[in-house]
Amino acid sequence: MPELIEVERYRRTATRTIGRTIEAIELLDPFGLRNGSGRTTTAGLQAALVGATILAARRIGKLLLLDLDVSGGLPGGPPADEVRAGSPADEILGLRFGMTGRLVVDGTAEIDELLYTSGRDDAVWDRFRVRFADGGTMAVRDPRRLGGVELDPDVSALGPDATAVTLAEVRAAVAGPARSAGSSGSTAAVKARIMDQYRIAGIGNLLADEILWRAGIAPGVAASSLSKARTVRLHAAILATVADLTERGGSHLGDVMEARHPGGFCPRDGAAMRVGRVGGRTSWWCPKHQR
DNA sequence: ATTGTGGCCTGCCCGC
DNA sequence: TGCGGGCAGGCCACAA
Repeated sequence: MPELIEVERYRRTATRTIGRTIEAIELLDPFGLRNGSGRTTTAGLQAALVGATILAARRIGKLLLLDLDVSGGLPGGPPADEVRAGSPADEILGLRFGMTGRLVVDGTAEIDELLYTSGRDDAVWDRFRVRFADGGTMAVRDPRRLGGVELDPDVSALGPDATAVTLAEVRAAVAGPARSAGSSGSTAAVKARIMDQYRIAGIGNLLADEILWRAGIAPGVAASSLSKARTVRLHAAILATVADLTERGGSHLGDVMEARHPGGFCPRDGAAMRVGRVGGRTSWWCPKHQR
């Protein structure tokens, strides 16, 4: 399913839309209209997007952000820093992909093999589509309709992206309530903490299991109880896992994936894998080397 | 306030 | 063979 690795691939796909002007939009399904900004309605999307030109494709965690220029100044328009002081974009379109969403540009989907969704690739699952003036299209194709679209999504609370998270940030994410330095720390499971998008952005269930498996940390361990040394290992595992699985091409290509089923054995030491719900998600871990 | 839980959504797989 | 229950998890609303 789309975790940050997949969404990063979508972002690269989305760069093919840079410089192109939106001629029309189709909301084929009243799905996932998030309305934090109060403007994400069918009419609001029409007003904001039609006539706009895509300036850039960014990503924070699992959220894809398209910066839009509504002045019609591209290409050859004013430099980005002149468009508006402090913000390069007049408008920002946020796209979320839930579990089963893909981005389709000019009819070509990322050929990612997404887990937990259909192997078919059918345009009937296009929930939101943009038609460009040059005749091309961009669509969010999402069988399960767990994704969504939002104008100007609030990204202020999102944590640092997992691709470049620092040790200090990981320590802060696991060390307890963010605001009270002197607090005794929380009882939350370490897995819940690293999957909390407001603490670290981009890690989903499969990445989390792989990261903890590599770090030798059981998912249910209280985050605040992690020693400094184990936190260092966790941080290293986050960076290494994200980089490694990005190279392999998907969140589902981790080493522990093969053992993530009933009767599975740890690929590292052969122990019978354990399964349980941690952080509200099905979790698999090795009882022998994950403590 | 922080943490946990349930539900949404739908394709697919398994067992009867 | 067909059918239905359970499952998958990102995200959010809600409860405690």
